[in-house]
Amino acid sequence: MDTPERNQIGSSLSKHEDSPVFNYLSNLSPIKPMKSAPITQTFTTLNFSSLPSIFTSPHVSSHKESRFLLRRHNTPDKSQSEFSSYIDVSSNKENDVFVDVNQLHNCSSELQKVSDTLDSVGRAPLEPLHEESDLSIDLSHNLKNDCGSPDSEGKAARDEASQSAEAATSSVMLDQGPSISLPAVHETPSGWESLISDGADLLMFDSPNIAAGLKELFKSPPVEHMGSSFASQFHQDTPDFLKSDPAFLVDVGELQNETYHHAETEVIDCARDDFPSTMTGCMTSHPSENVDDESMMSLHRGVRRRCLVFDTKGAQRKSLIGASSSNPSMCMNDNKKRDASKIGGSSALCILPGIGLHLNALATSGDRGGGQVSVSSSATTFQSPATAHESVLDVFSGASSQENADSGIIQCSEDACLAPGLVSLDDINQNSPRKKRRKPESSGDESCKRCNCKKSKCLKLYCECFAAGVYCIGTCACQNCFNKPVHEDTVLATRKQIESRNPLAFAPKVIRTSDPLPDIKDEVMNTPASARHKRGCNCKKSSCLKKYCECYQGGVGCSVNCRCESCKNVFGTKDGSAPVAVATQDGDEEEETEKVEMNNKGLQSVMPHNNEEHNPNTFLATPLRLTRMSMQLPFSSKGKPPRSSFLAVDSASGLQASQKFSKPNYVNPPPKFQRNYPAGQDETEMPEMLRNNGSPISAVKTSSPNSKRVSSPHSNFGSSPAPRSTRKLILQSIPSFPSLTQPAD
DNA sequence: GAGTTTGAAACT
DNA sequence: CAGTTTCAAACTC
Repeated sequence: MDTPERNQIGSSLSKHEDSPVFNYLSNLSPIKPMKSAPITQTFTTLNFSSLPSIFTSPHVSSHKESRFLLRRHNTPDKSQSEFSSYIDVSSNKENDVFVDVNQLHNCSSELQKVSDTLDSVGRAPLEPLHEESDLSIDLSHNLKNDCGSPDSEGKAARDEASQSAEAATSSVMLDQGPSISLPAVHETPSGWESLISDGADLLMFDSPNIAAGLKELFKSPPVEHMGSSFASQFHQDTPDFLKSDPAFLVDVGELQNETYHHAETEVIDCARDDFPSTMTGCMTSHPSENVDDESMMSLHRGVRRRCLVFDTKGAQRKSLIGASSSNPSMCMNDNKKRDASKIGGSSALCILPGIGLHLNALATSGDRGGGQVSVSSSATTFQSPATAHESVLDVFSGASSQENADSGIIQCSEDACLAPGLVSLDDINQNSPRKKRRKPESSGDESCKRCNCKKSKCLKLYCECFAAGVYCIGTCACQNCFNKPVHEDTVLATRKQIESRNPLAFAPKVIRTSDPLPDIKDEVMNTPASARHKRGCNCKKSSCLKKYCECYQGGVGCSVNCRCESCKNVFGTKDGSAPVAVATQDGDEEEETEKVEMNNKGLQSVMPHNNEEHNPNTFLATPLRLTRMSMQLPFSSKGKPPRSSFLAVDSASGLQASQKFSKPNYVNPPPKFQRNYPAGQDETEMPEMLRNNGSPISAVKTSSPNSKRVSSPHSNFGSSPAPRSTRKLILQSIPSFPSLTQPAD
């Protein structure tokens, strides 16, 4: 882990080459040139440039692995003709290998020794032995590539053992790749490739810490792993978290039970499939990245978008990255990297596209992709739970600082792209039931999509992006768009003009009406009621039951300010009828709420009923996520990705420090605004994970200095309206809705 | 994907 | 402020 070379996978590999074992083998083996050649090739070719292909399709990887397995079983031994068929199927390379194996096999005595050695080492359990043949094969492969010198004999055996151990180690590292046969690792470049790719995947999927652990394993001297069987070793060395992963377990189990005897490629494939494809996709986007910590970060790195600074004119452009934690900067997604996000994910990945600059946007972001408040840089994009926590903490802490609040810059990660990590993680944690569901919803651009303006040039409030205070990005389908950094001046000017006309034009549309600080409980229960659309809706035909209605869209009930007709807003009608969902909190209430919701056709499909369904948000341990969860619930599925809901949160956190509550509180708007969700749902919908101590959020809460205010999922995020402090803070923190500024990026 | 509906935003 | 037009999202097919 500590080696300087860790930075590059290639180096890591080279390390292996440099390892005592390798050196030793190299010295011993006459065929060293040949052996090393393949290996070398492997390492060299193993550039992560190749990763993309691998990552692009887990299935592909799986196949590769499958092949390896098959190969593993290839043996000169005729008794195993069945395997030969596989061999035939395999590529030329494999055939070549096979030949080599045969040659090696001729050195039966040597091989036998080796096999014995292996047995002693403990591989026997794993490889049920086709007697000599299997071992020989394995050894042969290893020898062939690594040291296979017939002359080496005892040395060869030792080497083999070492190799095996090493291979085992490698395999262990790979997680999903347990299926990777040890020999395979050494056999061909492709083998390495897949191995590495797998490892990379694993790393990607897991938190940096995990990655580190894996890397460590990888780096650890092969010898260290020799004493135990592969399986045992695997278990021992495998981080618990990996073990917990369903996919991982499957792989392991397979390995233990059948891997070596049967080409259980299917099983492996399945396991791999379970793995978040999205993650893979994300990784794909960073093919060139190396697999070290930094690389990991890079991999995780989402695309950073430009940030609109809503500051005053002098809007400063701040780079989110470092400041992200310290500065609530809003940023827009950078089109440049969108592809990456797309690649990864089509679906899930794009959970949190951009972040809205202005409060509305923040609030709004509901489905659309709203940005996250930077979860600190892109790095946070793929957040492992740990990372996410950190990010969250950073956000809160950062937000809390007055400075940040003043800056008014919120960084968003983009793409939903940006949140791939989160999603992915979520998927992982939850076994990704949701992944499938989400696909339809958020495939590709859909989730990342933004405005579709044709005539407004994206310089009017018609434009969601503009209204949200964010620049349009590539995912937008707008035409003749001026809402781009290039036209910053125009954007700012227009914005000012609009603000001059209506100072609150960019303010959150949903505000909290109650003044006094209600206790949390109250807030939770009355959230919808306490929050209202700033101007009220004017619906005539939608009965305030569709997203045409801003109140409904905002997740708040209609109020006296509304001029709607036939108001049936489930969050509360203007006549004061208790919002079905809102008023109550007990279980019955919840049910009723759901019923109501269900009745609402539009909602029905969308309304999450359980953690799984709610997934994208659910996983988010980050405050941001929580916020969104609570707010955009109703629209999660159909709604576009939240654009920027985090701002509010972020702001809130930042604002929390402030103690002024005189002004009306702007409620964190839900998806479009920040959506508040029915209290009943709130409680119900809240993922257990959030409630649990173990949840990232909890962690955050606890750890957060401001824990009282910031964290309670229930109180703050869970309850629809952001905590009072939050709301008020938002306004204060974000002075006059800052003007747009070109993002630092 | 195209067309329709809807209601906010913009305009008069 | 009211009425009308414009606009783009939401929705439907």
